[in-house]
Amino acid sequence: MTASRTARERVRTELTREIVDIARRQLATAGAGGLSLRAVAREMGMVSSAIYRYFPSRDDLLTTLIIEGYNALGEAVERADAACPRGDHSGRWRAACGAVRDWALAHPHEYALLYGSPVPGYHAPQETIAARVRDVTVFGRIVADAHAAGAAAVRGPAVAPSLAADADRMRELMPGVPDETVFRALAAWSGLFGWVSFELFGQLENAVDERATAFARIVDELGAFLGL
Amino acid sequence: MTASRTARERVRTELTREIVDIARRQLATAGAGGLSLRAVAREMGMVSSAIYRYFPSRDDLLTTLIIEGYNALGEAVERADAACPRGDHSGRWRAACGAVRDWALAHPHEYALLYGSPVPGYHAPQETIAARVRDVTVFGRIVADAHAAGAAAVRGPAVAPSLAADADRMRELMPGVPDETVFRALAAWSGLFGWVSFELFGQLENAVDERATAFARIVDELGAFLGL
DNA sequence: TAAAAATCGAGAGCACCGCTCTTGACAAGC
DNA sequence: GCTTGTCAAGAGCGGTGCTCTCGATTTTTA
Repeated sequence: MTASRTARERVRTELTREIVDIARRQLATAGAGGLSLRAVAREMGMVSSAIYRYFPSRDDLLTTLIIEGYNALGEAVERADAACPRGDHSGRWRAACGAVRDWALAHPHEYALLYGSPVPGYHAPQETIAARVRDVTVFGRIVADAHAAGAAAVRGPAVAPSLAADADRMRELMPGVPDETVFRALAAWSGLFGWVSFELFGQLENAVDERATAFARIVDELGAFLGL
Repeated sequence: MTASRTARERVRTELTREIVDIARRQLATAGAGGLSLRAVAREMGMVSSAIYRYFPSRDDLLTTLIIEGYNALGEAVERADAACPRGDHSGRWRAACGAVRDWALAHPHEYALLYGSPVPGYHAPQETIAARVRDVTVFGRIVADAHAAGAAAVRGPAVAPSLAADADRMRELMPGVPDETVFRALAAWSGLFGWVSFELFGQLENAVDERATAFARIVDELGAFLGL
């Protein structure tokens, strides 16, 4: 019963899979706002209303795409980090940052879906928020490892007391790291995604041409900032 | 002729102005993708087709909104910077960064239009790219002034030779600043907008609660990074 | 094995969108 | 006063997300 699924169930998961794949392909060409259930149905040789048997609304399909996107990006970052020697913190930082940019350049519309402006009318459910931690976890581990090895020491004024709870929450991703380093890591992290977003969203047009080299320099700057 | 405009011309510029204002108000409530020419026309008591006498397409209306947005943000940053003593570089940096965040929080959808994912199907014309420099100019001036005063000195490896042209172009905004400082400034700049985008686009949900205090800390970190 | 229940695709339809084209009213300039 | 240019209005095209009904098919139950 549960092991050998009924034929209907099998074809259902197959069709669901196919819908998501087609939707992702359309996302890649038309962008998030251009994602059309009717177009997906057309490509599947279905009638538009039939899609609603599988996804009750366009937003639910979007949610699936977002979660799969976070996982794909997270996995890419994990792989890049794992390919480096554990003790080479700056190498891991560079590799992880490079993985973010590479993935973003390869899947620009998916990146926009994850880190760009929210799709109008779409309210992200809790599931997407949970899926988001995967890549951040890698960055946290790098910082934590570097700190444990004596690097990533931050001199500077103490963090405001009201930030203690936030720092504690962030520290779950980088155990043992003091508040000052936590916020410096956040600053570096936002620098990374800020730059990638700049590049993808056209902010570097007519400004920076040597994108790859400039990115490497920015990453090195941020890495040095982090004390790696 | 040119001085005392014809009644038709006067009512035309008035209506154009009204369309842009209503569009911006709708942008604020429905977001960029939710901007609808029909809805604008409805609110004006016009028929939808009449709008096309003033804006040949939805994209042209968007272009106007984007340019006005860049100018509004740029003006806010200019004002914040001008309110500080010229020699207080870290104060000016903090003020300018705060102006960006304040403006973004006050006009989230407009910020998304400027710095978020590009609107699907919309291709930004050159005019919008030109309008973009206004706030960046202020940041460049702060860095240049700080450097001239002996601050913002960067130690570190030389910038890759292939980045010379890009550095030169950026240096127009911060005269006299060496390559290393130029790219550090770019890193700080992307950290600022990265963080604001994180906050506005929901990336800090379930992560950072004390947004204002955390932002101040991030800005201080980036300012120290810049040597201000 | 036969009947009942659940599932599904198809189709029509609703209200909306951007955009185009035509038509008739009106004002500007000769 | 007449021509010319400008304008709002309206109908219409093809597209969207989404809902509802209907008939067919499959699964489950008796």
